[in-house]
Amino acid sequence: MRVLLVEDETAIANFIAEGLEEESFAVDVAHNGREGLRLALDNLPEYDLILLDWMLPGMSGIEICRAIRKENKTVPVIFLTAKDTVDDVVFGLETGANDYLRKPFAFEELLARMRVLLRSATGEQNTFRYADIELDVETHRVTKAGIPVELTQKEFALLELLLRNKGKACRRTRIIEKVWDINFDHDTAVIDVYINFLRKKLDTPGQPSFIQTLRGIGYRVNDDV
Amino acid sequence: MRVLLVEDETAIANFIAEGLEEESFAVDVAHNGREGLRLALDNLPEYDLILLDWMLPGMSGIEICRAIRKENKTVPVIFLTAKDTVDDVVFGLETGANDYLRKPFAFEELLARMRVLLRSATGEQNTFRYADIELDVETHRVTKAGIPVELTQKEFALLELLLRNKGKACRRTRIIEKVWDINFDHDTAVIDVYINFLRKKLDTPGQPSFIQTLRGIGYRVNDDV
DNA sequence: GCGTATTTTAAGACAGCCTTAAGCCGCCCA
DNA sequence: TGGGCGGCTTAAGGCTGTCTTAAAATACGC
Repeated sequence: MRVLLVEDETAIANFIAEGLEEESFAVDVAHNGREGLRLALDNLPEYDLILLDWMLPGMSGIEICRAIRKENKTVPVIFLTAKDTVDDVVFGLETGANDYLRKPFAFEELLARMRVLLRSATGEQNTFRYADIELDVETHRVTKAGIPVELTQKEFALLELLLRNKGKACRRTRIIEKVWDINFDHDTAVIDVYINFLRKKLDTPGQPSFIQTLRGIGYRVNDDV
Repeated sequence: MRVLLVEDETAIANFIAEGLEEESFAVDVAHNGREGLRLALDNLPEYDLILLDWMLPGMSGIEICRAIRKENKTVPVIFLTAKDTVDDVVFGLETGANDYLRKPFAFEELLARMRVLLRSATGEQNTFRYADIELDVETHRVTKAGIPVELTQKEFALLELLLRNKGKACRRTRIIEKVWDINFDHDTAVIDVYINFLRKKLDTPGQPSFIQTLRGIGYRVNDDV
């Protein structure tokens, strides 16, 4: 799950970004409107959700939102607004946003609203299963045959991506972009290493790996179980 | 609401039983200690509250209470005692009971005290346990292996959060918000310090900590005990 | 207002994750 | 059949996040 956050106040930006990373989102942060717009337009298909500050130096969140909506009608957008700067009614009519929060807000609430939007966008699951392997997003826990398996953050995020896309091919570029962040070098073998970690921790010995390699493309967890 | 009443004097037993039935409680009556213990242990999960006479033929109420507490830490227990047979201080320490009444008592008073206990017992859970560690929200008390452990307010609040979410991952962001009521400040190590306090006070030496660290995410108390 | 208890900050030590790199293996194609 | 490309595997180092301790700041009770 990849999120774009456009927020100029560094403290708030860090807080939100770190909070989301604890939930195993990949977060890109832009500290001003111009940078935000560039990131948004360059990588629009990659983002599962976008958080926009309302008041931004250089270019307001509204303009960014309009630009996004020209390209993509569906990606959920949530505005973060300072108190009392927004007229609720006007807000609903004027922008293409899906929701907004007044600062200061409880992080829990942001998460809850994000989940609502992501649920309707991608289906409501937060537990995933393949054969005897189960992953629970909320408790951040993975079990194999009922026995807990400890995964690190990156391992967890990678497995989550694979299971969310069970049956579909996950291209290497897509994996890099969803699990690692925007600035990451695309010519890297980290994915291989982490696929290997997952296989070691979760494969059943003597059986073919639950992660199939698609040579030249990426990886896939099959659908048929 | 189902109540177990253990009382050897038939007149009193009937009086209480009928009174409670008028209040639409389901009442099981045992007329001696042995029968009371059997009923208690056979149907423990069914009872919402237990009334125990202090002096009973065959087996005292105290013994029954101890036996109950071995099985179930939470079900409210009220003692009914003849006047002047109990030293209040000793009572509080020695038994696992929640309250007691001196005979003769007004029926209304019994009802009132029962309601207090039932409200806190059924409204929301207010005792939590992990292995030999117990936390009681109402009395604000924590014990390890039955021995009281003094916790400060913050320590208590943190432990309560962890135990309320036993089995779930508690994200650092969530902890900061729930226990410290801080928004938008992620640059604090206060959580670590307090986790360390709890570990020092409550861990069993030579064993892994009862609080698991989830690197990059937060902490978790396991579910499986 | 003083002394004690609690909370918070800060800093160095430490551990474990992330990433890189290098060598190996196997598949594909000439 | 051999070369090359891509993926697998392993180990090691850097780095980030956590632990631990101590001391400062704050709250509390007398």
